[in-house]
Amino acid sequence: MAALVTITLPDGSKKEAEAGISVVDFVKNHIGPGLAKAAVFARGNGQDVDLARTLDADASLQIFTSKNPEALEVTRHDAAHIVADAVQQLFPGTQVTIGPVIEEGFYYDFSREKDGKPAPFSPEELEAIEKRANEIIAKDVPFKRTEISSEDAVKLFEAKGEKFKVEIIHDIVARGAKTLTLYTHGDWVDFCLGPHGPSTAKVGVIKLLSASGAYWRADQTKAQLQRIYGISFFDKKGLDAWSKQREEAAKRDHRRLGRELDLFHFHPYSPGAAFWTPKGTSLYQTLSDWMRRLTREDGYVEIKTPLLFNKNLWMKSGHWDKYKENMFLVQDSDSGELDYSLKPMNCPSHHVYYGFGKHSYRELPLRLHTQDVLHRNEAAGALGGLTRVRQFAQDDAHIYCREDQIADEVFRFVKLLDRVYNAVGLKYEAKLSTRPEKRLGSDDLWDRAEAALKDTLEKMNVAYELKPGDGAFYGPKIDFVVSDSIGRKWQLGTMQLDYIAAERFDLTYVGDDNKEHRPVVLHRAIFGSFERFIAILIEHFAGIFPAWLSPTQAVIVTVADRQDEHAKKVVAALNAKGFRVEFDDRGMSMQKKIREAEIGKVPFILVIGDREVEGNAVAPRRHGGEDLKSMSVDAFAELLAKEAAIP
RNA sequence: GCCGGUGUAGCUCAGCUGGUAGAGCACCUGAUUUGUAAUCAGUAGGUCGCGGGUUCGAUUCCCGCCGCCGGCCCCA
Repeated sequence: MAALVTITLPDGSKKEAEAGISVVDFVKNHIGPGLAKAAVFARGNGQDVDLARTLDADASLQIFTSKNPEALEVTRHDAAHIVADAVQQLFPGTQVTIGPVIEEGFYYDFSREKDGKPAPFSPEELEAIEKRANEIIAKDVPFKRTEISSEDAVKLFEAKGEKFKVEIIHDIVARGAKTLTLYTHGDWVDFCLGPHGPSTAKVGVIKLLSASGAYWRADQTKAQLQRIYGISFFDKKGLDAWSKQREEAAKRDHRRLGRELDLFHFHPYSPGAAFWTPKGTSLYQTLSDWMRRLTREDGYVEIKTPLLFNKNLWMKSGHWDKYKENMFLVQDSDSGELDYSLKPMNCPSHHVYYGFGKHSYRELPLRLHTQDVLHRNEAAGALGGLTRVRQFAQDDAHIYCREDQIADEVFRFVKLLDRVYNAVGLKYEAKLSTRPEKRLGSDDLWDRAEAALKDTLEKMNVAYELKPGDGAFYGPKIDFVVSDSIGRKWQLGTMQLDYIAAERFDLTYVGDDNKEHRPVVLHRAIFGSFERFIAILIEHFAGIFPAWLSPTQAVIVTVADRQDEHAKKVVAALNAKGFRVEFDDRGMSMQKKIREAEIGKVPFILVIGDREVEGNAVAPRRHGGEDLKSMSVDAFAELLAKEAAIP
């Protein structure tokens, strides 16, 4: 009689089975054939494994089916293999590199050349690949896992002429691996850790999304690769739902809404710099005023500094060395040399400002806030909408404080940021970047700085991702990241500690020991940039802004033009109270005006007919159609005041 | 900057294989004065992104440039 192993299931129940049984057979025999059929992969003792793996010792076991999001990730990895197979079937000689699962789908990077030059995949070729990939799915080819010695692996992939794979194997071997796992389906073989699903059919349906260029190991000096992005779903229903969701997301795209709601324009005369319409400017200004108030209340002072500086400042700050590529250089007409630059950041000028006076430890922390316009010469291919521009303004501030004040200041900042994001309902992720290998300052200093950031995040209950080694050489940082409507992530807020700025600019304060000390500089922003923040807000609200942000808070529509005189008085009265109300007196039907105001996403439409004229009233209708009863102008003003209150 | 796609009226788009362009909406004019998502009619609007080339002739084919879009890199 074979030895028995005890398998513990997630509900705590235990089953005995003969040792050496495969996971799938165990499930079929001891749980149920339905689950065995639906299973994609298993987690045994916390490790993800294939269904064909054997159970040789007591273990805990969890089965994942298409109902689990984890399974979708596994089949998307399967899908990447299938796409690579399809590519090599259709385009022999194409080399494979890597093909990871990403947040939305997967990609696979190929090296494909024609006449010694990189040969991108055309849209037609992509279609053919997608077709072939789905044919491979239909063939229901099983995935098979084998282990192989690293020497054999090198031989295998060298024989195939897969030099990128060989390079990866060498790296893995260098890290100490003796054996590699191979996964094959049909004739196609790749090595990877797995797990994979039982067969290609489990993948469901593959949709290829786009092709683009990438570089081997993300290095521009290395080989140019062809990346294919794709996504897979267990069935067509899932794909359709995703496509529909994508269409909905496209409707929220801030570039589209910017046009539809008449908020901003771009022109080739100044790529990456927006023209703001009156409505867009209102939005911008509302946010600016809000941030001014918040920072003032939080102990900041606002200053303005020059927009243009000569290169002496940039040499001192280090920008001339490290950031010149991204600066717009300006010619001094007398010397004829490009020795001025539009400022790309506020920090150097703030440091100069700090240096104007002598500072006592008693006046720290000094919090300098500035909303000046900045220019950065971003790569042409990087520009896009309002999220990546060349001209923008940050809600920037630099806090000069004593080292013992860092923790308080970081905490105070995250509290303010959290308040701002909550006020507009934005969900954010935090990323804590810690000391890089090359750095300035003692380990002791870094310990305390990182602890200050970490403690704050934990005290505030902010979930964060740790990015070890990702900090700047002059200090650790927290970045606050928000997603746009199509899932791209953008950094908005940031809190960055800086231990060298004070040194470079010879900034000091006089301590209670009557000696000079170096302050620590904290770079921080909440919106990040007004431009990017507005883009995110537009998408977040789908253009339907809360009344306090909405450029137009109410539109007045009269039933007939004999009420126009009264409407004008109402507009004047409401605007006199500080509201942003418009009277639509164009010669078109009331229905049409209401429709346009609805499409324009105005929070309130105020209808005025004879009844309203008589009672000095308005009949408000909310965006979306909710009809409020006719009410006095004063009553509406009160309602609007409540809803348009700035948080 | 790199790879790919793309660029026709203010907007959304149509325009087989080359023969100097159309629609809807918006704008403008006129009529209509209406109670909660499109009143009717008419007029007008484009050197087809820009510059070269091929051709008897280019929106259409080729080259270069610019912008935009999706990625890469980078970043607020």
